[in-house]
Amino acid sequence: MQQDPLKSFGLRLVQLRKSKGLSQEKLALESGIARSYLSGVERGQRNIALLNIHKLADTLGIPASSLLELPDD
Amino acid sequence: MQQDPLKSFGLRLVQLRKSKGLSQEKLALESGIARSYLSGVERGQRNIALLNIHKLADTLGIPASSLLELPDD
DNA sequence: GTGTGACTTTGAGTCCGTC
DNA sequence: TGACGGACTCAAAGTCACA
Repeated sequence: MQQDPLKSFGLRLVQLRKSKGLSQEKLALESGIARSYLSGVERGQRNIALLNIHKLADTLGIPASSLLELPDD
Repeated sequence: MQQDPLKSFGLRLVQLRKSKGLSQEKLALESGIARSYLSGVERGQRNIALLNIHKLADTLGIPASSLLELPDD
């Protein structure tokens, strides 16, 4: 049963960001996204659009599709 | 050399939709998205957000991540 | 059955800040 | 280092008529 896609995405993003040893601030800065917005995305409160998904994926050095995969629990 | 993520997503969506034998009209209706909006997405003119990506993926019966993979061209 | 332009409303995304 | 809020701006979302 698929839960909230936004929460799922946020969790996955946190996991990938930490695995690269980045802070929210650094990831936000390097991908050109507002820090407070990124915080909201990671908490599943924001409905991020495709271009920003790609920006984050690029910064993390992974394909965008892998950002949409389900987080490990 | 496919670089525009929106165009890439649109192409991929068209391919998947046709492979399921659906019209834009039917896909739009079943996923609860406006047809003219869907048309814009398929042509890479709309920056679709995560929740709508999931709606389309659900209707197509595929994981959202597979919608973000690159189209075969 | 699809492309497109014009339009309105809602929320995506920014920037300031505090805890 | 990250959660969270207020106050903004502009684009995503959605609708329509017509090609």
